[in-house]
Amino acid sequence: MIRLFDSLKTEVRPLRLREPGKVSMYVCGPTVYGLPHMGHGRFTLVWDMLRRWLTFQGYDVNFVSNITDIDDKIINLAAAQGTTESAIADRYEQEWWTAMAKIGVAPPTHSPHATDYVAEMVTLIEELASQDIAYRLSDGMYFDTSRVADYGALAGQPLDSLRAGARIETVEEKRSPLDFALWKNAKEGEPSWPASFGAGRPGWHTECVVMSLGLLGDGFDLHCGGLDLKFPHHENERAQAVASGHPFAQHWAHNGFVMVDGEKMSKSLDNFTSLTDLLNRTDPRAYRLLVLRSHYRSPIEVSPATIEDAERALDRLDSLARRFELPALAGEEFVSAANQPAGMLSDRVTEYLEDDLNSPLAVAALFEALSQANTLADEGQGDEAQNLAEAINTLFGALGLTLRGQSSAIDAESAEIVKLRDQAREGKNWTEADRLRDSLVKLGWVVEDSPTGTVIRR
RNA sequence: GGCGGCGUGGCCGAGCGGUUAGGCAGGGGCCUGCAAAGCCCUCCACUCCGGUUCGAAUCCGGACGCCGCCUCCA
Repeated sequence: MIRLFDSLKTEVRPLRLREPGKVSMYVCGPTVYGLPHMGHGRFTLVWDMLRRWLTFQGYDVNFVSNITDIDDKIINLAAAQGTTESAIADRYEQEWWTAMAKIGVAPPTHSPHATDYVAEMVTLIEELASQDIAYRLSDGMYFDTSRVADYGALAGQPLDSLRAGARIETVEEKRSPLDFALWKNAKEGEPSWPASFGAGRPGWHTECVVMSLGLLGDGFDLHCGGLDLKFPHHENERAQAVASGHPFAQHWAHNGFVMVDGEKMSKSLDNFTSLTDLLNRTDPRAYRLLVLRSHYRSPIEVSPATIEDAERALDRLDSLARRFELPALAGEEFVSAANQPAGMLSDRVTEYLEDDLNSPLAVAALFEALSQANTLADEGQGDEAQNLAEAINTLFGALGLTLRGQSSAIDAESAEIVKLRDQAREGKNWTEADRLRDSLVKLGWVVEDSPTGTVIRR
């Protein structure tokens, strides 16, 4: 079984499964109040890779990732635009799924919406309140963090230092500055749900704990998310589960940040890049390759240069697919366990990935194999080369990266020019042949001469 | 202030005591009417100063620089 760094135990350890052969994993999804950004792209790609790999290994993966469709930011945006919260949430959820499809992230097994689980959230808060773990203040319900013995375990810091660092509180009557809102009382004109402790809406931390436990059950296997969610979001999810007597995630995994010019990408620094925009401008596979080529816990530098680098590397992969006529795999489809190739390459890739998801080493091994396959083919060992190329294709496919050997359909006009150019070349009329090549290039084709004549592709 | 992480060749990015990481770019070659694409080969490293060791990018100590979390955040 794969070994992963566990943020709670701060060590790499095997992922243990509640049920043999079945993986239950939860990934904190987006709050839909804007276009997805590069950070969203990274976390979805990283956990999609893990999910695909586990599926490829024959595990039955129950992958839950939520949509947070009620939140202060959604409310504020709706007010600013004079529209409803649900209109905002719907619109950006659409954008989200469009981007996910484009980048080849497979849809979750379940993608719960926070607003569909409010009743369960109310029940949880009532339960906590009955034990005085949740308490009421003027603006809502709060969680008493002192009631969880190991609160701060995920943060990896002593409680004192967390308390010392806490900013000036707006709600001064909280029992501790660390206590967090479970429920926010309804305000004029804002969406709200009824509750015994007063109409209002749930706090973010309560949403995720209810949805994850609700769909995956007590003691599910793995909880994933961006490093910035570790504290306080994940800490607070865990606190609520522990306090209400539910064993929570047995393993925690966090991915690193997207960096721009050496700094964490964030809206406040105005170095924010929209994923939607990137996917419209570049080959969507480039970002996946970029993510695969760095370790999931390391920061990655995203810039036009690193994306272009990946696009060129992709060219080489595609040319392998062309040379060996490999089928296009992956996309929204999984490469199934039944297709696992035998051999040393597969063993190496497996070994690397099982060691805390070392995809950079796995990709390096695949590129080495690419050279090897080409060399074998050059030396006339066609069958061996073909087998190796197919293994490379399958293994990249298992990680969600599709190799594309097929060129796009050729229109009648271009086909005619190709025909004319081949005639010109046959007659050794190089001037005319070059002129026709130029016109094909202007139409956006890459023009190559082959033993059978002009070959064009895009 | 507290806690944690990082500093690798032109760029990205692995590495966890001894072996070529890998990719992109650069250089050379093959192929080609010329190209393009592709293939093959190849130059270029480990922030600095001490220490441990037969041997350190890798371990220890120190210096400098950078980043993150502690606050909404993937």
